[in-house]
Amino acid sequence: MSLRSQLLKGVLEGCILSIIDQQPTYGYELSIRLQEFGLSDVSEGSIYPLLLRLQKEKLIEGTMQKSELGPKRKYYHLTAHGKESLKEFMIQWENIKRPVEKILQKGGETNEL
Amino acid sequence: MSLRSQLLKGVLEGCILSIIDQQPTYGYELSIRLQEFGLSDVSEGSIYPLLLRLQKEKLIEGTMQKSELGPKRKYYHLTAHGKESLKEFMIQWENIKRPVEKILQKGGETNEL
DNA sequence: GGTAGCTACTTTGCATCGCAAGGTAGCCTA
DNA sequence: TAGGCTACCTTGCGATGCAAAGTAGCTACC
Repeated sequence: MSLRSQLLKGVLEGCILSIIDQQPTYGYELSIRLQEFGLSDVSEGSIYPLLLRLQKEKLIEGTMQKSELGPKRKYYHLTAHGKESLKEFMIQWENIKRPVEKILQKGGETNEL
Repeated sequence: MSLRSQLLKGVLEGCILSIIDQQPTYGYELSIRLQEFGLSDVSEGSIYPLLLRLQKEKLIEGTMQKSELGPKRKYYHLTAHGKESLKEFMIQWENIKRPVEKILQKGGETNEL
């Protein structure tokens, strides 16, 4: 398993909750949206199991809707529980990101000396 | 396992490499340094296995040195391989952090509307 | 000399999540 | 009818943080 996979642990969930929060969407499109944001190569093999888990945990709800082309799409939206979870994620992300940035910055400075 | 533990996967390694890069240090003190940077409650149960793994992978080297009080300390410094690994980590961290910030920012904006 | 308290290191099994890769199936067009 | 595309699903694996118990050295005090 690569470093990137490790770094995405826990993070992917927050990103997906956030994207769904912006606008209800379906699994296939989530991959596209993540790519647009700069998170490339997040495969369906990551997204669908995660979506089903979030649904099981009642953070999101899905409804099947007809598609213009191809099969039906499962549109997801956040539940109240999901919105809370997203808030908690943002807090935890900040609590991790901030010290990490400090640590890496100091390291960078050292290298520049 | 908590969200914080998940978010630390992969991240802890980079932080520890960076702190050691700044100045050689020993296991026990790493916990203190992490705390100073704002990463509290990272226990020895996380740090020591990680140090031994990094040593096994030849990213760091350790030397036992006398301590003013208490038992000897195992001081670690980065190897050339470790410095490369740290650089790679910083790249990967940026490649993850940037899109995540974008995604979370959009989500925040939505909430503020 | 022995003991308590502190420093310092070690170990092991568990829980969790990203993901590869194969699968099913609906819809449109030629 | 079949091919190609869209869309969803499943399963087992690999890797890492960590709790919690452990060992042991050193100092200071009685």
